[in-house]
Amino acid sequence: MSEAAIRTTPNESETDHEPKTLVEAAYHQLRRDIIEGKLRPGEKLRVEHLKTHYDVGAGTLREALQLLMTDALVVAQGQRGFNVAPISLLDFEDITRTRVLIECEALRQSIARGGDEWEAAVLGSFHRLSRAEERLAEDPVTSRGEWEIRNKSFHETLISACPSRWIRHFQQLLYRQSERYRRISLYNSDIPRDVHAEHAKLCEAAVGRDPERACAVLTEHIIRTLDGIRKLPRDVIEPTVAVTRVGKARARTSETK
Amino acid sequence: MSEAAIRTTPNESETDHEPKTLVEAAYHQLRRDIIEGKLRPGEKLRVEHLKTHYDVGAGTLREALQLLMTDALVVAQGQRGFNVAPISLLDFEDITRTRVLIECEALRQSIARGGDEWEAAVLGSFHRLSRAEERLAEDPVTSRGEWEIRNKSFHETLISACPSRWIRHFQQLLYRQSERYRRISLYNSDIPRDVHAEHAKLCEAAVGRDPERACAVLTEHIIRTLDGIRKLPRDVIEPTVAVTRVGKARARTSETK
DNA sequence: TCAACACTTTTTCTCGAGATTTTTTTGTTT
DNA sequence: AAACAAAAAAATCTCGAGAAAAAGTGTTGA
Repeated sequence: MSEAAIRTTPNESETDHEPKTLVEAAYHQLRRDIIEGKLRPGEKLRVEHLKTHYDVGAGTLREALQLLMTDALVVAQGQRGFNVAPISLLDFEDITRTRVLIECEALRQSIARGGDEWEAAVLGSFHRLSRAEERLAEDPVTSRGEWEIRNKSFHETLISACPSRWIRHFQQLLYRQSERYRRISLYNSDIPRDVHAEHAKLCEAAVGRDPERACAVLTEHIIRTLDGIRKLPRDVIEPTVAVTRVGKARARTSETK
Repeated sequence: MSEAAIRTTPNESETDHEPKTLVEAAYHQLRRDIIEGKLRPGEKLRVEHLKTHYDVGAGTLREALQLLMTDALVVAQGQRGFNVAPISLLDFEDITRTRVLIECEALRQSIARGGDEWEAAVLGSFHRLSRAEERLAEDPVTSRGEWEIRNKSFHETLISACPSRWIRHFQQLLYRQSERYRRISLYNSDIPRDVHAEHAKLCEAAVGRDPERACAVLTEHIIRTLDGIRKLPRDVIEPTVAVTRVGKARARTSETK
C-alpha cells in the first residue's frame, strides 16, 4: 500500500511535483501568500478582485479557497464570503500547546520505530539545516526562505518514522499554523536565539534514542517560539480583528471633539 | 472572545441552524451519506451523476466535495476526480490510537477546568443517552439514529470544558471517522456489548473528578470498538479497494447493462 | 492469446453570465 | 442631528456550456 497522506489534494512538501490543475496552483499560491503574511490575518478575500491577481476564473478561485479551509487558513461564513483566518495570542498559545502534545507523541513513536535509514535521514536533514543556519547568520534576507524549508524538513524528518498518518497530518497542520505566526513576528522584530544549539540537542537526543530527553528538548524548542511572540508589542498580533469593521467604526467614534 | 470552532463552514452539531447556501446543504447531505455508508468507501464520485441526485449544479457540487476533503471523507487526485475515502483496518487502528491520545487529553483538561455547569451538562447528556439506550434495546432500527446523535453529544459534552479549540477540532474529526467505521460494521454484524455500563463508569469518573480513572475508562471504551471491528470478517472492511476498478472487472463478467 | 495503436465516449476542469443576498449610499422624517 | 426607509452598488452564489484530459472500445499485427 502506498504512503499516502491524509490530505489528498496537492502535495505536502514544497519540493513536490507541480500542480496538475489550476485549482491546485491557486491553492498553493494563496497558501504561501497567507503564511507569509502577504494576505493579512482577518483580511477579506473578495473573489472578484483576487481572480485578476491569481489569473483564474471565479469558480476556480472559490474552490481553492474552500480547500484552504482544510488548513484553517481561510474561514467562511454563510453568504458573506471568505476571510483570511484571524490570529490572536490566545490562538497561538493553543496551537503551541497542542503542537507539543502531537509532535512529542510523533517523536516518541518515531524514535521507537525508526531504523537505520531514519537515523541517516535525521542526520542528513540536520546537516542541511545547519548549513542554512550559517548562511542565515550572514545574509538573513536572501537565505530566509531556504532556512524555512529546511527547518520544516528537519522537523518532518524527525517524525517521519512515526507510523500514524493521522498524527503526521495533525503535526503538519499545526506546523503550518506556527509558521504563519513565526513569519509575521519575524517581519516585525527579530529576536535571535540560539536555535542551532536547540536543533543540535534535538538531533543528538533523537539519534541517541532517548525519547524522554528528545521530547523535553522539543517541548522547550516549541515553547520558545511562543515566548518570543509574547514579547512582541500586542499590536503586531491583535489588531487584525478590527480589519473587518473599519468602515462602521469610523462613523461612530467621534467622541466629543 | 467568541467560541468559534476551527472550522467555519457549516456548523458542527447536528442540531445546528440550517445551511445558508446550496454548497453547505450538499456538503451536509454528502457527509451523512458517506458516514452512513450509502456512498461506499472507495466509490467514485462522478459529478455529472451526483448533480442530479443532490439537485445542484456541477460547480456547486465540486465545492461541496472540496469541503469534504477537510474531514478526510473524500479524496481527490489530480485530474481524476473525487472518491469516497477508502477504509482499512490499518486506518481504523490508527484512528483509534490517535483518538485515545486526543480525547484523553481533552478529557483531562475538561475535568481540570470544568465548572458546575459542565458537571450538570455531563449528567444531563448522560441521562439523555441512557434513555436512548433503553429504546435502542427494544427497537434498534428506529432509535438507532437518535442513539448516534446522543452518543456523539455525550462525548462532546464530556470534553466541552476543554479550552483548546484545536484539540476539540481534532477530536471531532476523529470521532466522525470512527462513526463511519462503526456504522459500517454495525450494519453487517451487531456485536452488542454493555456500552451503557461503560458510559456510566465514564460519567461517574468524570463528574467525580478522577482524571486518571476517567481516561482509563475512556481508553478502554474507545478500544473496545476497534476490537469489535477486528472480529468481523475481513471482507467487510477490506474489499473496498477493488471498487475503483469495477469497470475493468465487469468487462469479463456477464453483467451487461 | 496478447500487446499496441487509433478512435470514441465519458468525465473532469474551467470560465463567464445571470440570480440573490449583503453592504453602502442616499433621501426623508422626527 | 439622529433614526429610519428606500434605492443603488458591490459581492456572493449558482448554473450550464465549452475545452482538456482520462477511460473505454475496437481494430490490427505479432
